[in-house]
Amino acid sequence: MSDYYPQKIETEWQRVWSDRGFWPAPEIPSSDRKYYCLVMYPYPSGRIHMGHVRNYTIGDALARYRRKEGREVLHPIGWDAFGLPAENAAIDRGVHPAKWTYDNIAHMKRQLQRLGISYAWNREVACCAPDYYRWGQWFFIKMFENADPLARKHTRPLAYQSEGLVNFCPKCETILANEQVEDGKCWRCDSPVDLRRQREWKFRITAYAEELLAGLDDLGNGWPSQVLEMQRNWIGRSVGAHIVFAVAGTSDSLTVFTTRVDTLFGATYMVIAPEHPMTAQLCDLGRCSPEGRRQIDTMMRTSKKMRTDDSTEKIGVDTGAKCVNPANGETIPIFVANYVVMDYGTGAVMAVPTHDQRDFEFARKYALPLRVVIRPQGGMDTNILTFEDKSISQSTSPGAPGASGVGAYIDDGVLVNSGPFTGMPNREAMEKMANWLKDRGQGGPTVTYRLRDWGISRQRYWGNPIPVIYCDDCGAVPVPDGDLPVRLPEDAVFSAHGGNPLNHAASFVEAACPRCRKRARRETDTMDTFVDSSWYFARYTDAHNSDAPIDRRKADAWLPVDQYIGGIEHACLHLLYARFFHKVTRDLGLVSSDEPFARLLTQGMVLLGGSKMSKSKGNIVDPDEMIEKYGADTVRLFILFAAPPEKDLEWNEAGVQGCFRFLKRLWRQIEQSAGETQSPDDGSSPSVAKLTAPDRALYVKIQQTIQKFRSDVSQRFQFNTAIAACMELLNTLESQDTGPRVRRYALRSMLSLLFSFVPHVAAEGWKRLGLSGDAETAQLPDVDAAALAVESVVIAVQVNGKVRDRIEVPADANESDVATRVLALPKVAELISGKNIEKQIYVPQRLFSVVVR
RNA sequence: GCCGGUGUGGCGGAACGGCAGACGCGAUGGACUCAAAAUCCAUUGAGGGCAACCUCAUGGGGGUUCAAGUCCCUCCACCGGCACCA
Repeated sequence: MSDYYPQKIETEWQRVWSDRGFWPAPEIPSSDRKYYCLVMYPYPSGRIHMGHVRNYTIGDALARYRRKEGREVLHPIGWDAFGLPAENAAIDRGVHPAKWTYDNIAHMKRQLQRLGISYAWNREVACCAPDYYRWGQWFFIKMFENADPLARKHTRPLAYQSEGLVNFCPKCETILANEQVEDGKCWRCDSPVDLRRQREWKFRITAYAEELLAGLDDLGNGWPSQVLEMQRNWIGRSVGAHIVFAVAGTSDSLTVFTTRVDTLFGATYMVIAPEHPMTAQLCDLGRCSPEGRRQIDTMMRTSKKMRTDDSTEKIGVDTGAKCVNPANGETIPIFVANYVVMDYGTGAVMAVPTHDQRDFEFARKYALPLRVVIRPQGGMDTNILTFEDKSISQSTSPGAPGASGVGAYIDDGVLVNSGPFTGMPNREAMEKMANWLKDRGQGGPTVTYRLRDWGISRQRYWGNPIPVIYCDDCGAVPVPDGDLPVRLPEDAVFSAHGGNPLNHAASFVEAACPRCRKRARRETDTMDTFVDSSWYFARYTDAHNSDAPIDRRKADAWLPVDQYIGGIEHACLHLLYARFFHKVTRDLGLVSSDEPFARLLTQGMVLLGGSKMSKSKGNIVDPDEMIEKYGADTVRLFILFAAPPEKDLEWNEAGVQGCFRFLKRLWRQIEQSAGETQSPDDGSSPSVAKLTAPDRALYVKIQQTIQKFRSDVSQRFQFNTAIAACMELLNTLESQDTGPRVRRYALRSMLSLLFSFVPHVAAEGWKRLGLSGDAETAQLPDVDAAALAVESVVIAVQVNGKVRDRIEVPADANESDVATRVLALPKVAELISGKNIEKQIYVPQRLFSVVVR
């Protein structure tokens, strides 16, 4: 008998798997058996961390388990290989980003293999490889040209260039998309983000806003509600109306968006964002004071986060210009205010102080007029009475007597002071008034979204070049398909604060116009790396295709992904972009499915000392060290056992040792069983009838374990409770004196079940027991339901809802037999004597409850 | 402010409305050892009783039910998302 020495058996089995060629998946799987198990591909930073280990262990447990269930599994991996750290390494250490990246990939690949993760390595992709990024460029061009299948659906191209205010991270020296700014800071480096006016390329994700939102309903079964809700919030649909206000004395107009068009007759002033394109013009028109202009300037220079903070005071500046309320022809003042933001709606708001709290407070501060236009149904409100006194010409002053504590009336009611709509319930008026405006050419019903188009331009080298050439005569011209990929120049020079190295790479920048052949200039922006990760999962289905990004037949055979596993931090980033991109891929005719990921599991973080492991906090546990010390199987087992996958997991080395102990004890049982069995039986199920009592008890325990394990893993991904069931079985195995035949059967069952969690020790144990075939391909054990049904069980006996006794009955006992025995129990008899039995409840295999009075 | 989630022993965590605390960690006592580690055995929610047992316990309060950690109402705390969103 030898001790459990994981390092040795793990190395041996990893060699076996390597010799077998790892885990290739069929090109075209059968539609009813295919299972696409996907984990979020890592950024090759150099080493894997515990977050990766957790993600990939969960994915592997599932992939291996599904294979054992007889599914054809695609379980691929690749590398999110473009990005800034590679470029920083080039600046700091003079290593070329490509070399740095590929070295890191090589190392991390070894680490993953050391963990025993069963990937289809033959489909590995790295998005910095030209044969991958070429297709990203291809997508871009299709979107830019609005190529045929797309044009049937879209009037405007999905990729376009625009100039406007962009988020700029000064540390990363590049533009960021809205989704990549969190709380005013860069999502990667945490630096505060500036607003700049700049030209950038965008993807028109807003064209899919409605579909992206509606699609969430269909994902309801397979996605965590939290992620669905986050995406809903992010898309931020709101139904309302556009209203056009003419600027008095000019032919210009201001358009507002409102969800309360029913309050239009109560609009007594207009407020626009300082960044509004008409701000300067209106200030000139209204002869705005120099002081006012200075204030507006200050607003614009204050960060959005500061400006829109709850505690920040609302400041307004009267431009002096006026506009006309299209509903009643009234002339009202136009203010610029810090609380109006340009990136929602139209950047202009009609203010109705009587029915909007913010407008109310603002109106009080600047002594602006109020007019009630909605009154509660069937009654007068005291607040409203306060307003009734103040006509539009008669303004309130701040802190006017009787005005304190009075607020806007924001609820439903009946319209008053509203021209032809007076007397109408406000809900009804919303629709009528919007259409009325539409008929008069002054706006109409509309839907807006908080979602903005996706800015994909990055002023960095290590990314996918945007395949466009600028020609003085022809404008922005896409690179012809035959010239793809536009390759990154290898001779770029990297220096700190030198901006984008591509700008200085003459060999790259200088190009001939594809149309007129004149000297032209190549675009030097590269694409956001989230573009690369928006379709990598599709590429895995056809990783080496050199004629197209994917083959429709293969993509349709595998997609959508059956189970996606990754961190929740991508809820409104990668997971939203990928959904968008998948719909574009579909509209290009490359896939049929509407959604890329049928089911999503967001795994929790790995914590140490209550907080997320991070270099800056110095609370890192190195996976390699743990594998060195305990073996990969122990690390995997601990990660699966310590918490359910979606919850955070606190790293606890004592817990790791507990798992190590379990494997050692399992090993001891295997070695013992291997030594005591001479007969050539293969560990198959013994026949129950012939078993002695203790053997029979163990046999039943085995059945219970199989049942619990299979339902916990297959349906609920409750790896922790499945493992606990095996621990129970092992405890039973150790404590009972049972025969070799049934012990061997117990071990065989357990190894088959546990194989997907601890593949090395299970494979080796299988071999040592001399079982036929191997643990990997052996079918999962089936439950002997008959054995479970005949067994006796202990049920609880309740009197008036309290457990008073226990009784052993056959599992399939009928109610009246149980009742007879229960009522005869001395304790029960005592408690019910002299009382009426009102009710009896029998829950088979659970309890028997008597209610008396 | 709006929306979502979570709240159970010393800790990680279990419990289709049906015996709360499976399993693991830790702790305590014991065996082995010169000793320690490793391993093994026992105990381990709180309180009471010599005992068989009893009482109390799933963030607080109410309710539905024979039966509630689980369902309903309400409040509190923490975590996450969105937010002067017009």
